[in-house]
Amino acid sequence: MSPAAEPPRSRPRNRRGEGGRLRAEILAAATGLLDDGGDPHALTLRAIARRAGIAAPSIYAHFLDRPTLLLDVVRRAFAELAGLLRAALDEAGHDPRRRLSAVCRTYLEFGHVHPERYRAMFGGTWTPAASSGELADLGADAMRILAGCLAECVAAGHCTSTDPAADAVALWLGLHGLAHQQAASTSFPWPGDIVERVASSLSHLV
Amino acid sequence: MSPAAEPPRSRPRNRRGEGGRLRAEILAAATGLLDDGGDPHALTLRAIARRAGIAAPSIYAHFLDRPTLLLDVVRRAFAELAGLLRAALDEAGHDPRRRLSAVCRTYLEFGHVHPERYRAMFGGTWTPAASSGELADLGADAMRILAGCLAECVAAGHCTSTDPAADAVALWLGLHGLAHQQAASTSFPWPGDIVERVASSLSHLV
DNA sequence: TGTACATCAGTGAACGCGCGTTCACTGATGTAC
DNA sequence: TGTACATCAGTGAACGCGCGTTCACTGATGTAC
Repeated sequence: MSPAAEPPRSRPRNRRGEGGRLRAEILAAATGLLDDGGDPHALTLRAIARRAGIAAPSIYAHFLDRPTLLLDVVRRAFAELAGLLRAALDEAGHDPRRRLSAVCRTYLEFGHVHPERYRAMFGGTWTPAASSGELADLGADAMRILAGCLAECVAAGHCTSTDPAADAVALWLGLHGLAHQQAASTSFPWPGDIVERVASSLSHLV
Repeated sequence: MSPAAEPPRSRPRNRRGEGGRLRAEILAAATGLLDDGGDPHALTLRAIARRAGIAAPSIYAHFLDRPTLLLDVVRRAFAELAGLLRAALDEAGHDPRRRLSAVCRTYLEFGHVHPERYRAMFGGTWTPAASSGELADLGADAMRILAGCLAECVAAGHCTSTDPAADAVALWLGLHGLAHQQAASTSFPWPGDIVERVASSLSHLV
């Protein structure tokens, strides 16, 4: 016997003039579905509506259609990641090595805590409404932060890279491979020091 | 106006006793759908049947259900990748550096030529019928080949790695990140030498 | 050599389902007079 | 202060679709006698 369906969660309607709040609730519901382990195909309008406690057609007051909604979900995820990376930088102080390390660890932690969100962000061709140019832009934000850290290390003489921008891409690819594999399989036989092994090789730290 | 539907492709039925041939045709049709850019969700039994020129229920004579079929598609893809890597090794001769380089290049080429197949293999939680243990096993084959190459380089004194098995994982993660990003976005602003940049850093070659 | 029959390879119609989206609507609430 | 009304926030029913899977079947073909 399947568990009883959730009661229809009597959600109070927003006050007049505040209908816009529902937009944020819808995005939060969709993100919640991802974080509960659904892949992007599980983000159906009906599932999102169920989770938000509304009727599916209510979504159309706030989003043009499903692809537009999914694109906004991804945009929000990128913004959150960039925010976390910047917060990690602020907290790490001024030592360039500490800053680089903090960014790498925060990046991987995001992928580890939100595997399906990570996959939705970087998964690729399922791309909903976006021009691929726009998605590339979104990802470039994290890349810039990484490149900045590497450049700081070079300036401080901690790093032998002669082309920090290119090496930032290489470093990011290593982190990306790790994050993706983390997201894909929880039971991969990692060496215990794999993060440092990847990050330090690619960072050319002295 | 949409293009006319394909004619129903009058496929000759197999001769008596040769019904098993259809199994291979079904797997080939599914693989073909992936290579034409569909993601694993596009591998519906009906789409596969259309492509193979048969009726959808005919699939059930050869596969228990959809997850079982998809698992076989992935298994075949892993076997093909391993075969390509071994062929590249054979062709590369005896120089350990050449052999390592050949394996890395062949690996990335597979991901580049068959992006959706690559994503289906390593994509993760969409995992159909398989125990995650079995999928890990499938991937381990490529990993062993890589680890072998790295060990050869160490033995020949071309490589400073003190833990070739762990560094093979790190190297694979770099290749994996590259392959995945290749598969996700055709228009990423790669530095021109990104492959060497990633592979040589992670290989610790002298 | 002829024929009945078992088997094989595969089909067509149908089922119940969840989906995105459209449509006409309801009922509460703020506002103009 | 009272009331008619416009607007807002959201709903419920329905559409056509493609899906996985089940079922009873068809027609060709090899084989036993």
